[in-house]
Amino acid sequence: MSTAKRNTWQREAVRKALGSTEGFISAQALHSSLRDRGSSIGLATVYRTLSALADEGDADSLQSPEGEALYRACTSAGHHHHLICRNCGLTVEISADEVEEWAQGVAAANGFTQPQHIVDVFGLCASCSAGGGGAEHPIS
Amino acid sequence: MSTAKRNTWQREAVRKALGSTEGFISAQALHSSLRDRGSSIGLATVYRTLSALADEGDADSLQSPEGEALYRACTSAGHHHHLICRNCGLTVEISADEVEEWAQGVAAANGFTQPQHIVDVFGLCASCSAGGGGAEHPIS
DNA sequence: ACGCTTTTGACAATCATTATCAATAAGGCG
DNA sequence: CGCCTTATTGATAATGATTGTCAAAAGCGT
Ligand SMILES: [Zn+2]
Ligand SMILES: [Zn+2]
Ligand SMILES: [Zn+2]
Ligand SMILES: [Zn+2]
Repeated sequence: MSTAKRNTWQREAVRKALGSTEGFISAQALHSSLRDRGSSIGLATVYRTLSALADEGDADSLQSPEGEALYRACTSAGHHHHLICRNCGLTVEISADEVEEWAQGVAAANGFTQPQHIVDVFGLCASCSAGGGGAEHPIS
Repeated sequence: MSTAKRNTWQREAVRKALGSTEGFISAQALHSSLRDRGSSIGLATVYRTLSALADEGDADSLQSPEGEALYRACTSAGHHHHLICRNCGLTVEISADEVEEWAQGVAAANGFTQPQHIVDVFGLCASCSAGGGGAEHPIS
């Protein structure tokens, strides 16, 4: 009786749009995308919904090197990380037990408890690399 | 003859201020700190200088979870990462060849080039863990 | 000291994100 | 089905960090 979530077409629109997006996308870009498709959804709502989805664990979020918040529909339930093309946004989910253990270990070795970690790799995907840097088709 | 860097008291002021700071600090905060100490340095200059220092490898930078850029005087010369107490801000520099190789490897394995990576571990340091979470004194 | 360039700094301009708050619409209920 | 309560929306203003502008103020080699 506390969190009475209501079903709105806006929430569904964001879910669907996020789900049909390859790779990470910013709130701004997702809003533009929805508007282009004829939706009249508001920007603030997109921000709110994405934030909510992230909190509920239905979306992944990370900060781009430029400080923008990016979101992605979360497919694999468990904990994982990402390899992201900084040109076209192509994203590969990667699991790395190796890194998980390392993070745990280094935290413990220094007396730290409740360790969390941020691990993301950015680069240029094969296609974008092959383009010789020529084919510029920015994220989203 | 290309990069003719000049020595200005502003650059030195930022260097010194950054060096005498424990843990990470934002450009805004560093500017305030300098102003409080009587310096007349401009905000834009602090931003420029910090950015330059980071580029030169004389400072570390990372994005706080809130999306703010934080800087820290870099003691160990090479590439490294950080273990940060999310309660008191205590920071430990950590090197992790293991992770470096993993990042390179996973990028290469997926056809990605020019890999960059973000790797940071947040947790509670020994003191803050021992305090039972009582002593709350947020970062910076 | 001179002159060419870099650097500075006050201020405006951007840009992403959040806060407002009146208007809207979901859901429960009779 | 209508009504009422309340979560949600969205246009817009506000915020806050960062960057751009550009004339004035230093570096530095001569
Ligand atoms: Zn790509
Ligand atoms: Zn992990
Ligand atoms: Zn601590
Ligand atoms: Zn590294």
